[in-house]
Amino acid sequence: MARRGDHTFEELSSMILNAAYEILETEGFQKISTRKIATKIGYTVGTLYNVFQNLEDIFIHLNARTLDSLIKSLSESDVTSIKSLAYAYVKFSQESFNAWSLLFEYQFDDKTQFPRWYQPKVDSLLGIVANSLKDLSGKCSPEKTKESIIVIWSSIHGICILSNRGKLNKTGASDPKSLIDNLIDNYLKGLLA
Amino acid sequence: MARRGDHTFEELSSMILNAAYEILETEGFQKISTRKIATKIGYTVGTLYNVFQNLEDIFIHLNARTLDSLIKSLSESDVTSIKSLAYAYVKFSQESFNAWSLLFEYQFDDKTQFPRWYQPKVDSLLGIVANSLKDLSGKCSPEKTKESIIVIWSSIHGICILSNRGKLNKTGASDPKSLIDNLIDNYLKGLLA
DNA sequence: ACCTGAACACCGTTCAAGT
DNA sequence: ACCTGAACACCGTTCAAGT
Repeated sequence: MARRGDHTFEELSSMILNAAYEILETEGFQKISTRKIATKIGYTVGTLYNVFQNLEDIFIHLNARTLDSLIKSLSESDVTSIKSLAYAYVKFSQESFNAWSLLFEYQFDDKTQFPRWYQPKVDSLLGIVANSLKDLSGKCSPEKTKESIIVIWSSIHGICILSNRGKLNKTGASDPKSLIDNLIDNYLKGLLA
Repeated sequence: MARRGDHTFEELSSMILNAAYEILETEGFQKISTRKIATKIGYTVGTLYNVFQNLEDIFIHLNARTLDSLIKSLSESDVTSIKSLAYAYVKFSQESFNAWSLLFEYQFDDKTQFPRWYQPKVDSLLGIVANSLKDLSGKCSPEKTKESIIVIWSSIHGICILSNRGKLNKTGASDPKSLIDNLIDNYLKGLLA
């Protein structure tokens, strides 16, 4: 066929990401391949490498999208309540299971450099959580507050993992909402006691 | 070369698992391949399929080993204290990072059937945790106790994930011990209040 | 400048053929 | 009965050659 010029760099970029995101959502990140993406958009594999560094680079851009929609989901809940944020987070992790999986479980190569725009997205996510806990800062030291935010966040994340996969409890899958209530109620009670 | 008979079925089985475990520990599960294992033990790939169903089957057996050594590690700590169990768990996840990763992060195919002997190992792991929290049963209902065990366990797991990878906090990696103290102290205080 | 097509170095899995 | 070797259907990545 040879050159096309049918699409600009930006068009190609979003065609690639759209195709990849489609495979991600329907089949999971394990099934994403450069060749499959290329076929979907009607180009050969080589073309992907004009737009992205490699497959991991594409994964990073997919994760950026997922972060954006996760932030959007959380923002649409009651951002003043840590519990409603946690519910929204669980809901997102269930509804966008494959995307969430790539975001939090894919192990990037240690050498992989993340682009500058990535970390701010993560920070704004943590900012939403921190904001819902700002009453703490009246009761605890700034260090304690910061640490507590990390504790709550990672605990909620742990509960998501546990309830989304059957890793440890093949039997008796507990309702994640109930686990989150249990966690947050008791933890905050202890912290503010 | 043709047939060897140099090794029994059981010998072959442990040769394969040893080779696979070696790759797992040094390079991570992503780098395990049937061809690499075969080369390491001096057989061709086909031989692996006389002993194991497929690569996932080998992974399950690797996870069984990891579960055993995790259980051993936890048993050697002060099993009456949830905090020392949590410390031991964090330590294990750091020292055996790649094995821990395969155990908790690899996504097996939904169709994959786990062998009968697998779940009892998981149960005995949870049993150790449950045992360290048995004072709770005096204070809470059995259901509440069970749920609280899951909450604590998954929260500790979440803290491990957070501190082992740089997923959310590229900046300011908190000491996991301090996070665990924070979690358990406050959570139990609230629960027993 | 952009894209192709073929190549390179890998995969997991199967199975007829050999001993 | 056990193992090989080749085949099949895939991978990610690179790059000379075409337009």
